[in-house]
Amino acid sequence: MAELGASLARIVRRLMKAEEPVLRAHGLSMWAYAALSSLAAQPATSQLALAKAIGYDKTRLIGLLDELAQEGLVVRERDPADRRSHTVRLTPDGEARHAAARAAIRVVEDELLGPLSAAEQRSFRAMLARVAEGS
Amino acid sequence: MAELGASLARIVRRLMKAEEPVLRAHGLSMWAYAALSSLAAQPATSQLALAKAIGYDKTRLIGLLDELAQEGLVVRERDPADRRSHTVRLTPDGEARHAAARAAIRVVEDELLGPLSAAEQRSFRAMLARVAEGS
DNA sequence: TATTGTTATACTCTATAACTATA
DNA sequence: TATAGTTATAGAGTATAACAATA
Repeated sequence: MAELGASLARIVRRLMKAEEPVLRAHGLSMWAYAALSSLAAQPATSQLALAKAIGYDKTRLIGLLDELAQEGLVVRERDPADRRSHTVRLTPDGEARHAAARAAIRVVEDELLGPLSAAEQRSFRAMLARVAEGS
Repeated sequence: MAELGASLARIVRRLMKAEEPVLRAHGLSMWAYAALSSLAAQPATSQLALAKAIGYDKTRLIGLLDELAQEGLVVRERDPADRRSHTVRLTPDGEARHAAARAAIRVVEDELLGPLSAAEQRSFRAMLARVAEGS
């Protein structure tokens, strides 16, 4: 059987190359999209939690959130319970931007999985999610 | 269904994190292992071909091959038919180093796929290879 | 003392352009 | 003129350490 790592690396490269221009057309970087996606699923209780959720460095997340906040896509608010923490959530504009990008990305994803039948795609996505969760 | 890109990114990060120390124990970087793996499957007719095969930049491949050649793992020879080209192939030492690393990497891969049953693992690996080939 | 957010710094990785030798 | 290999340089991405505010 082929190298797992080599196959994964090739797929990720292809996917990123295909997604990058699509996201750019929506005014988003790859990491910006990752952050919006995570926040769309659930608001972050802290920037640290968000960084961990998307696998990004906490120090680089700051500049990213600065830009997203300036564009009015997210809002940071101090947590009254722990004034060191900032909660982060999407604005309505942020939700709309994410939804539009998500639809476009889904098209790219489906194209990537083109070699698989519809049933295989469902099976593949499910197994991929399980492996990603590690459970 | 979960984000394809997010799942893939998480898996690749986990895999690289787990593989890196294993490869280092065998005296190899990730890219060195990728090069050896490709050469183990088939010698390269040129450095450009090798770079393309593993998705690496041709200008960075040079330094990598310099190191691998100095360690006696690969040999570069001018192609008599086109003296601009260098063929690249593994030495017996290179084959041995790759085989040892491959066995250790396989263990890490199987651990990553632990959430899947044996039958699912075979199915997943097969589908992954098909998607990677894009056919 | 430990943690969140932040800034600054250094380092690695990557992309680009230019050079040589061959074709 | 174009291509394989090479080198050098600039840029982007990343990691590390240190700081202020809060716990």
